[in-house]
Amino acid sequence: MARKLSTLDPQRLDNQICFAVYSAAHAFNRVYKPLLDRLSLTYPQYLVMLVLWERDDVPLKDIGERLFLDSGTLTPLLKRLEAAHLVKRTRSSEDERQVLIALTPQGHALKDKARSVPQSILAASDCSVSELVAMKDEIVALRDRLNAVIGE
Amino acid sequence: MARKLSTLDPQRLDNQICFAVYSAAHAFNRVYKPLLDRLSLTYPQYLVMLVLWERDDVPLKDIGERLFLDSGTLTPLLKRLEAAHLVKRTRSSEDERQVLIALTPQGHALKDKARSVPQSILAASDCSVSELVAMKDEIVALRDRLNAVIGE
DNA sequence: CGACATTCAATTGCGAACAATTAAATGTGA
DNA sequence: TCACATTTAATTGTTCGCAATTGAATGTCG
Repeated sequence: MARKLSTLDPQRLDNQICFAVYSAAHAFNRVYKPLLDRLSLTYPQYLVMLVLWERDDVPLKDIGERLFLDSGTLTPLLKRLEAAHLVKRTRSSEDERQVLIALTPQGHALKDKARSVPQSILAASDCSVSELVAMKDEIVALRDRLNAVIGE
Repeated sequence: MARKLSTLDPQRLDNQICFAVYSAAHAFNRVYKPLLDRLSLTYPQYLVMLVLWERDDVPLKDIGERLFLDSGTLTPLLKRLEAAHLVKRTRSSEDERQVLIALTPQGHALKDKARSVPQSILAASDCSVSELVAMKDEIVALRDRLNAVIGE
């Protein structure tokens, strides 16, 4: 029996889209690193700040749903952001189970300092905006199909 | 001064391809989890096994270049694979600095048990192979452009 | 040959990411 | 009302991922 050609072998690393996505995520992280170092943020912390810059004073749970992260990841991350004086964590008075995350003045102010980050990433991508938007939409659609499978 | 429309705001989370890639990587991870649990592998361990199933008895460094990972990540990971009797780690006799990674018989045998994994992922992707291949090639090209920027 | 730089793996420390569990607050139905 | 389930964050433990450092082996150049 002939062995499958490696260019078609589904078990071959370079034929797997998951590895493309996995390695691209790490490449993004490495490009972000020096940009975010100047803001003293890690990449996941930056994502949380992006959420909060859109809408402030939201429950931890909402941030988690937006970023697909749970409290096990977010609780310590938010404590670090609080230690850095970027957010405030307070129990909701209407529902004591919830923790509301609000930006501090420094947290708000950081948005301006972060304004150049997306352009730097765009430059590093070395790609037109329209191409990136098209790719982004395809990847998001794939992600949503994968997430749909997880919930059976 | 009018604020930019949110659909064009480069600082908006949902407009960023990096978040698409980041969240897709996690979605893949969650789909892989139950499949790899049956093999007692984590996803990064599975990637290492994919490399070794292609070519055996390779230096740790080569695995790292293939997966874009360094010894700080790979050394403990490979020790776990060795503890699971899937690989053997030996110092190269020609160059004592290198550690050669070889599959054990169990490590080789696992390839067959893992053969159904790519099909399951394909099914979860709910997408034609040709579309996936096209996306994969675009993502790999983007990743390579990003990595090119990192080395200045 | 011998000083020096380079290469490579291992180690340490920190920050994710997630499963599993715990505990408290809230909701629901008999 | 009261028993019970559900929701929510926090906690614990394991594994990645990477920066920075260490130490040993090898390469290079005077």
